[in-house]
Amino acid sequence: MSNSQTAKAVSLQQLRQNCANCSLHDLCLPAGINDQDLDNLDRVVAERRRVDRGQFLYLPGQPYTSLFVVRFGSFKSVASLPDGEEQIIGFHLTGELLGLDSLGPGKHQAAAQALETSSVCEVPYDQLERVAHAVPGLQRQLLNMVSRELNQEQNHLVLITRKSARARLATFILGYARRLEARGHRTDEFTLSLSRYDLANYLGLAVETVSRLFTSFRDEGMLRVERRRIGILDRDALKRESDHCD
Amino acid sequence: MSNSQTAKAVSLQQLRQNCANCSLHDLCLPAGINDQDLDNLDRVVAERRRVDRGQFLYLPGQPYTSLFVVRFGSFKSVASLPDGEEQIIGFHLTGELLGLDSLGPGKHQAAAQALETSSVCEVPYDQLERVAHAVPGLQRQLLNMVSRELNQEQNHLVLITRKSARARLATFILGYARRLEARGHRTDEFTLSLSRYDLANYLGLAVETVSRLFTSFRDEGMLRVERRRIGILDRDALKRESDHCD
DNA sequence: CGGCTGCTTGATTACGCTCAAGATTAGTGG
DNA sequence: CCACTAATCTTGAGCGTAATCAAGCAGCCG
Repeated sequence: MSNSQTAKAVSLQQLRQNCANCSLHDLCLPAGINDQDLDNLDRVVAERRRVDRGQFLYLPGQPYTSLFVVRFGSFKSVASLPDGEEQIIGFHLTGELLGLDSLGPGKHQAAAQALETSSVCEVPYDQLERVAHAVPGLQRQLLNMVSRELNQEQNHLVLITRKSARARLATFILGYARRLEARGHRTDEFTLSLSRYDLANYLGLAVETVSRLFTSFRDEGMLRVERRRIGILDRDALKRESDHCD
Repeated sequence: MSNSQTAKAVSLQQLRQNCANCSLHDLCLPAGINDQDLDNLDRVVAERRRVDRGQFLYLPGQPYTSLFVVRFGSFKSVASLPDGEEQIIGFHLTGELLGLDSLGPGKHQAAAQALETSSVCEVPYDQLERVAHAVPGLQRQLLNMVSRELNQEQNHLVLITRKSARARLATFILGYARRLEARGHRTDEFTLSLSRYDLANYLGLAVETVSRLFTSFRDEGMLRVERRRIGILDRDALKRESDHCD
């Protein structure tokens, strides 16, 4: 009895102050919010939820009730096409928000699937809205993050429409490295959480093409490639490939 | 003197209550806002500004201070590429918001250029934020519209990555007609505000391809095509083309 | 009328897809 | 532990869609 009480106290304690102590502090919603307001936000975060590789966080059509933040791991956003195929419209690393596109329609537009063992913070949207109303900084930060998402989407659109297969992959690798860097990981050597299939789908290419490109880049001395383990050997060359329009 | 006073009074009167009387009421920011709050919003709308064909409403890099709503006419959003080329990432009809992607970064990410003689409402962002803080419905509506923009962007991404040139054009035509319909225009006959060049750019195709597709669709009896004047003859056939993946 | 821009049409080429098979790794159960 | 299967990835050959290159045509303006 006393045991369970203690456990409950600890868990409450964990729920509180977690945003303040979280390493994602700057990447996440709390960015630019003072300590007191942070506490308010903290109270709203309902749950930290674990999602195993391949599991869905939500499916299209489900009602949109919560906003999710990736605590660790990674997710892909997948849209289903009429012909049964799927299109990956985004993937999300630590600190990034999930499902902002569903905020307007009120129901999820895409599926969110974990690429590896992952964890998310779940923030019930109506409560977040309530807190945001009291905390202008949070409101602004929320808008900022949706806007940022819009920007990423636009950059990706330009990537797909204007760049060659080589440039697409090079851009992706560099962008991926940059995102890891912002999260404090080493940037010259990393493992992709995406399969070749997912990567190809995301870049609007065939799997075979992506595979061939990896071997090309390896043969040309730009990358070390060993399955999903990637090493960047010549960043400048990659940059050139990336900039190379058409 | 008395003359100028009268003029000023009239102009103030015009500025007030314009949102309430505006035909875009339902499409625009005021959607779902009660009369009193509407008056608050109304006070914030600084200016109705005319923009002639080819004129820029803003350029990339300029500070983002105001949100714009299209009152009539149409605009394209254009991103500049490193090689001097440009990519049209969106175009905006009556009632649609402009520059939501720049809300986060604080400076404009793309240029907005009028496709025809157009007019916009300018809403200074800091004032809008102030009003939105007092009016939860407005805050929500603002988020909804950014989210909707995100959705459109995603749909466009899927269009570009997964569909053939034929399907892209067919989808565009139908979508364009639907958007006109929502604005009370006839849907079987209309004129495109985009040039072939812009249309091709937006759809990620070459001008020649778009031109060829128009003649194909005409020859197959789906469209009437006369320069930018388009008539839809067989909506079902267009729909089939549009759905036809790959 | 000439000069300009926007659009159409034709011929050729190339980039990346499809189809097909093999190689490597991971997962599973006897 | 190894055999077996399934999944993931790589490599090769041929093809197709849409881009590119190159004129020619129509509308629009001074």
